[in-house]
Amino acid sequence: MEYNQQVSLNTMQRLPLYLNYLKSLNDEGYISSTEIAKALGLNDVQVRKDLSAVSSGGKPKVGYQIRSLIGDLKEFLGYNATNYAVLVGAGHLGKALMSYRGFGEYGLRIVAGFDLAPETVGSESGGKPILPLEALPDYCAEHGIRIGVITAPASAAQAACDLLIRGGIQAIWNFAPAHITVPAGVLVQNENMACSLALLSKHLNEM
Amino acid sequence: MEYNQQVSLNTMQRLPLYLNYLKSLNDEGYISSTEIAKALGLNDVQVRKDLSAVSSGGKPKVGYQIRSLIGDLKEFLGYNATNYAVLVGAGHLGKALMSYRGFGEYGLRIVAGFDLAPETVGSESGGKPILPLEALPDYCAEHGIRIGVITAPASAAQAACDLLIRGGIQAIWNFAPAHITVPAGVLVQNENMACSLALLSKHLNEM
DNA sequence: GCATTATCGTATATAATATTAAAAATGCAA
DNA sequence: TTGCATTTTTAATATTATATACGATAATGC
Repeated sequence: MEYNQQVSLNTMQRLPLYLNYLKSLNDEGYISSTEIAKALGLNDVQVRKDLSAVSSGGKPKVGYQIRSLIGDLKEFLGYNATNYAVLVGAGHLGKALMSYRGFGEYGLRIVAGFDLAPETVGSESGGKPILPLEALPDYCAEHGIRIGVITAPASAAQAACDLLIRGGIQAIWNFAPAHITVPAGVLVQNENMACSLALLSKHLNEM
Repeated sequence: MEYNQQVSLNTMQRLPLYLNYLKSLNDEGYISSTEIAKALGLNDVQVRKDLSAVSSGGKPKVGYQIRSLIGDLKEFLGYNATNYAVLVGAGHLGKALMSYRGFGEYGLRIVAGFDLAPETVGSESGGKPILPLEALPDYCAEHGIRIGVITAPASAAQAACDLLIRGGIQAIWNFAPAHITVPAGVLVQNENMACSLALLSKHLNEM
């Protein structure tokens, strides 16, 4: 089955929400798009349109089969495959991500961390080694790593990125509050905490 | 000066990018919208339109004064004010966030963590106490806390949220992969790691 | 001083997205 | 079997966001 009808970014961002909600149901039965929409505060047609890109569709008067919909979403989102990743910047956040067990659920496996600081290099976090930064490109190339996670400070983000690129990485998950530039074909996904904080702050100031 | 002309969400999400970029320049001079656009891969008119909501404008043939633009952005994004927050769920991620010093830059100050586990309660992280969960509502009310950070597991997210609401919290930063429902007037900002991971995975699968 | 050039700001046009409305399909009950 | 209620599906409309086009403004050079 191929559903590659170019899903929009907005849709793509809603799909994990559906998956979360469906999983929280713990139900083997059926659910209607209306119900999903109400629970998540969305429009029901939008839910159906989003789901149509992923699943083979629901049945009138019945809805969508929860179990198969979960399967379709996971498959589409790539959570079934396993993608190996390395992490650059083993500070607090970096170590936390290395120790976090929840990523397996999403098909991500961080296999090693890299850092400059001599006191952290050689140690472990979450059972994964923290290696010296200069070893990064070779490590990535040898192990066929395709994802790089940047948790370095903003000032070091671009340098970290360049190393990852040299190692042949194809996608970067960037937690540093900095814009990084990459060659065409490499995806940068910014985890924009500053943005979230701005939205929180704005809301509070407007009350 | 009031620029409350209802900035769109998309614009709001770009503003921190501008700020990042401007700060990275370390320059006291001027910069044109075209240059900003090129550096960030955006359209120049869009940059100007976004900035018009924030600053008093640039000068033809010269551009925007970097320093004052940074100031305007910070002010608009609420990074100059200080907002106090508590955190629920002092696991790996929670402790990392409590220890992270960078949030001050964005006006966020996490003053305490809360957890169920007896072995963590009573300890500290980043110099801030980890207190028993049942003390949360009173603590928030007494200290006038307005922001709650949820780093609890998905299954406990709604319960954590409810406690925060009882404490009078007005905005929630949710790291749990779960949809939480709140009364009207309370903002939920989801830090959607699952979504980022899906986008990464999608990119890799399409290569 | 005047033409030239780079830049801003706005107005217009295009494209993308979301909502509303209508139609078709399915199951259930009388 | 027939009518009804529920749900999906498709189409039409409305809204929003982005890109293009253009006139206005300020600095620079002649």
